[in-house]
Amino acid sequence: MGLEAPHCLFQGLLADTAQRKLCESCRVKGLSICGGFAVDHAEELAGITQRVSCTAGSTLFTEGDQADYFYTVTNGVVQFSKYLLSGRRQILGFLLKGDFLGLAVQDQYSYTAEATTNCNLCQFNKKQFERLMSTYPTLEHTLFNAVSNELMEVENRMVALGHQLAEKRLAAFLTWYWDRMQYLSPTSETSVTLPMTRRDIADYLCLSIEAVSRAFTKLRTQNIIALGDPHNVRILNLEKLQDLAES
Amino acid sequence: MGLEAPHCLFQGLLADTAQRKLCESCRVKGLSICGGFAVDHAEELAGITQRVSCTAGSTLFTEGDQADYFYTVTNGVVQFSKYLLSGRRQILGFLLKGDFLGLAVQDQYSYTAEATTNCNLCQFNKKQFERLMSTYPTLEHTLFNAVSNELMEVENRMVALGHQLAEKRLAAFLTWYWDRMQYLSPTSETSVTLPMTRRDIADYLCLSIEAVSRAFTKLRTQNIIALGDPHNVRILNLEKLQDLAES
DNA sequence: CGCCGGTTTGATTAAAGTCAAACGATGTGG
DNA sequence: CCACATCGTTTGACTTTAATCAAACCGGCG
Repeated sequence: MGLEAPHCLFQGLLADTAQRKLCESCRVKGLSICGGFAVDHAEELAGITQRVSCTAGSTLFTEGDQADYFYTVTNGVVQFSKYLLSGRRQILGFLLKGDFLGLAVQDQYSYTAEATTNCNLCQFNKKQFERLMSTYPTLEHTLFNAVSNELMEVENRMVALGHQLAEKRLAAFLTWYWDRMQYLSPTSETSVTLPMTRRDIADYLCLSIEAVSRAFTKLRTQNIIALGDPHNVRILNLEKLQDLAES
Repeated sequence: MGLEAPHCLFQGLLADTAQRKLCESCRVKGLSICGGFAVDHAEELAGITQRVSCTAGSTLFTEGDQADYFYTVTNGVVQFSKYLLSGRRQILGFLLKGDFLGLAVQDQYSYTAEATTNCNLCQFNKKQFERLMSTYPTLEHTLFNAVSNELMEVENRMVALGHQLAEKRLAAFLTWYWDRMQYLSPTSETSVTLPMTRRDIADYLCLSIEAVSRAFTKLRTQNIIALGDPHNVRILNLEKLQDLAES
């Protein structure tokens, strides 16, 4: 499912050569798993790749679905999350340009993936991707590193969620997002556009919407950030924000 | 370091043939990464393996140490954790017989590993192990699956820690430990011996010692468990305990 | 016996959740 | 063009949960 879902546009399988051209000129090559691999094996990778577009709010796949595809994000933001029996949602992560979607997946997806913004992805057939992995150990090695990094990040986040105040969790989230954005497109601008809602941030930080809102207000009254509209954050004191996040 | 640490007994490198015999007869083979691999490549694995003993409370390695070794636990319980600036500790996991220690490690260890009980481990030289991985992709594949599983588990645990009451977290911990023990040595006994202290459990569940103790009392007054001494838990109503853990 | 560490229990406090209301931007229909 | 409804956000009042501080308890050991 996922691609057949109402708001999800599926651009269809391109001819291999056309797809290869796309891969060759892809701007996220240096960021994603394709990077080192695609150089040597462009055709094989292009052969199992198709490009996919998703509109903000649409679902790529749902926890429990048959896991037929892996993805890399080429544009926009994707969130993946688990829903609890209580109806609560835990967002496990936000994926940006170059990130791989499909780690820690077995036969079924163990989480739901939704488009936070309109976004583009490269879709790989899982079976074919796995065949490619067993043929080219470098590819599996790359992915192995990706899982390892993800594991480290989740472990760090767990520590933060368990022991830090709302204000610090928000500070950590803002600096994380700021850093990622700076890495993807460096700028001297100090304002960040947060594509996600307060609810999304709350579900990511294990807080209520109200607690997130109050944390924003707290940072604002300390002149660490300024808020235009809720999605537009100006960082007035990056150092203080980072200190808060790390302490 | 680690092996030179005060309470850590190091049994020394065995002759390759002796080590191979040990590996061949090893009771955790079926559980650990050695399993499928050691059958075909016993000598290579034995060649980089040495057996290590650790007394309860001793430190195998500390976060930030040069990461020179990987391990598998052959006996006893090992915990790995991160220490915060505030002095607080977050235990990331307990490792039992067959578990691999050293996932998500780069040049330096990203966590501290301590012996919860007296324990035995197989120690692999990291560099040699990595060379073995690049020679035999099956080995990397096995480890890849291990990291993936670990990632899934941590993600599940994060959800629980973020949203569940102390009582439920404890119930989840007890059922997890019960299940693992049942898997390792099935028995019709309904009592579990917890090798870790209340502080350890607290640091694992992101709670205070007092909160853990109160959670135990709550389960006791509901006749779900009975406590002999603090380390001896009789499960009176497994179903209820599991329900509580899952809800 | 008294000390000591780990554990339990009690009283108080702090943080975040919940419920409720107000706010502000956006979009629709009269 | 304005009244109105809507959705996401903010703010306030109150409640719940677990942290903190403090004291009692218990078993082992010198």
